[in-house]
Amino acid sequence: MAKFVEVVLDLPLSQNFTYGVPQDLSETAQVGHRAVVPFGNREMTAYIVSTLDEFDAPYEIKPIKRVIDDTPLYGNKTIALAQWMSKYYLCSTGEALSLMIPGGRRDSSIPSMESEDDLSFQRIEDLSDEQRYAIDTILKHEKSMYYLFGVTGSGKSEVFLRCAEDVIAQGKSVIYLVPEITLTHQLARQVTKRFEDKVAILHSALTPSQRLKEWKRIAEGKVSLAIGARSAVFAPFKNLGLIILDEEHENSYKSGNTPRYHARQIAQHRCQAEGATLLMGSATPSLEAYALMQENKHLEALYLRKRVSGGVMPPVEVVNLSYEKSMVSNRLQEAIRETLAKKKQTILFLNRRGFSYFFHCDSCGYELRCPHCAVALTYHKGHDQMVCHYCGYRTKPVKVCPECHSLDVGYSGFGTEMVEEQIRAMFPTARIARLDTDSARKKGEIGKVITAFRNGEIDILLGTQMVAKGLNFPLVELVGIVLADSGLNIPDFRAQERTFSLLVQVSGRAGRYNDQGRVIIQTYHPENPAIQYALNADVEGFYEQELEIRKQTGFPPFSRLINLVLRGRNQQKVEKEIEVLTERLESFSAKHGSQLLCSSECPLEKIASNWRYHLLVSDVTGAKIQHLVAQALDGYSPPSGIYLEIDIDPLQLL
DNA sequence: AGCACGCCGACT
DNA sequence: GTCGGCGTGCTC
Repeated sequence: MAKFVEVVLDLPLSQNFTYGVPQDLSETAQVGHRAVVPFGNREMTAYIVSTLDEFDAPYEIKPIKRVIDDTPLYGNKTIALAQWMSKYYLCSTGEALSLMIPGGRRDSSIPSMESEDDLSFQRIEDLSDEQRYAIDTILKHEKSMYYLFGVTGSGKSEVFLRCAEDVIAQGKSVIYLVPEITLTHQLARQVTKRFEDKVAILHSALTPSQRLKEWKRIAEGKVSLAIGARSAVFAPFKNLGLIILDEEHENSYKSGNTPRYHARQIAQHRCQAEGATLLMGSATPSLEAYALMQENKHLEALYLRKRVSGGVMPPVEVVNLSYEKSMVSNRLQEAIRETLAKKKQTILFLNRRGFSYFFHCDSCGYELRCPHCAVALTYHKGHDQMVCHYCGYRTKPVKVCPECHSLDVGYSGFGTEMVEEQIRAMFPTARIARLDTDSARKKGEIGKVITAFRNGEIDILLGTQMVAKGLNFPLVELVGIVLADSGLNIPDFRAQERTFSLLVQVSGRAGRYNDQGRVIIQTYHPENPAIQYALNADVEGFYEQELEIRKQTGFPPFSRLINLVLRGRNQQKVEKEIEVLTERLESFSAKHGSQLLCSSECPLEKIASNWRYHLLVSDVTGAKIQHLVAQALDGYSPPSGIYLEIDIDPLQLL
């Protein structure tokens, strides 16, 4: 009978705390259970990570108040995973454990979108040769990771489900991860039909208590397959055989809250630790995954080049906006008019909302880019300079476009509102709706717009990326990408990758149900590689040249990044503190001869009256950058009113 | 992260 | 004279 327990708490504290166990609680005070403990002058939920029979403390030991669970909520593997996470993501074990269970911490997610019946989900009896080969190879499990590299409609889902069936037949369990937005009723129904009551569906619509119930069903071995978004990667199976990661490139696999984990990273670690296979898939892999495929050491690529349903890719046209007076080109206007006349629907995409701080020539579309980092420069009002927030390069803002010598330059971007206005003016009788993150915030708003659109009550739907995922509307004939470059303007080394991915995904979807479908891409840069390669459907060509750029500029996958973010009410204080932090890391780096490169040249941004300054740390040796940063940060804590957030392998740098 | 304790500025 | 800013340190 344990007399003492060591616990961790959901606080940014690395240490364990030891509590006494009253006689009547010794039965249930076991590893993996939660307990309520007195902590300072308040009560907290504690996670028991070990038990002790004897403990000689130099301080007074408090007893635990009560035990919450009667069966263990966390197994040894889960606790080990949390301990690994604390080292990888520089968080506490308690924070990691608390984020795994629902209700422990909010895991903010966008309300899910309904989608049209997906015909490709009907069970396919006759597999293609490519599918057969993929399934055979995966089930041999000679490598630890496989990647299904194939266009939309090439039958990836069928391969996923067959592999899952086989692994379950072997008596092992499967985790099936999908981006939040893809977890529709159709997918759930399909999976439930195939695996019957052996499925746990971790939908975002579940209440915390429902999710906890599902978690317990999994832990008790009552189900063999769990399907869900990001956090489902923690599903506590004891005999994990396979993790499926669909749409691997999706950014929603990375958590927005601390610890900012990436489901792919967690999946990779779990599979390695538990001897399971990791199976990923996408038509447009992340560059990290692509690089691993090229290595062909741990990750093997399996190609699905043919569309099983035989749908045709829609014709894609490019319009050069440089010669246009309006954001809606004559060509696009004409196409919309034709579509309206046929009583069909149009979807217009805008990558970005709001405005930007980036230099832009309205005549030729020229943008100022950093000569070292190949990212857009950011205009800093304070110093009246163009700054690269990756390397600190700075230059005078220009008054005349260096490319075409036009005086028509500025720092304004444009948003959905502006395009909406223009479209309304052009087509006063058309029924137009807008769908972006702003409208998504209102609960039920998405569903309302989507339903209206599906019922044909809307002619033109204007939206951001979020619409791209649920594009399965039979009446849609025209897809217009209003400004393909808008994603390229942002100062992010992944801008090309994201743009390319979006263009390929959109083009791939448009031809799925409708032979009349067509795509119009508007851009100031028809020659841009992301656009050209997407246009020619040359996926691998794009990756090869993008990898070369990453190599030259030293960005991932050729380096590792950590973003340290300081935020606080007082701008001067945060600004001063980021200098202190930068100095600390630079001197550590110099002293230890490590390869840490720091840059605090970041666009300051005010979010909810909080000023944010970033310090980007990179390490070209890449190996264990977080160990170095952890050492450099040892003993550091920001002054009161300032908060430090650590983002390991950041995706979003703004 | 909270929360207490402790020390200097402008306010009923 | 005190209310309240935030810097520092602790929580088993």
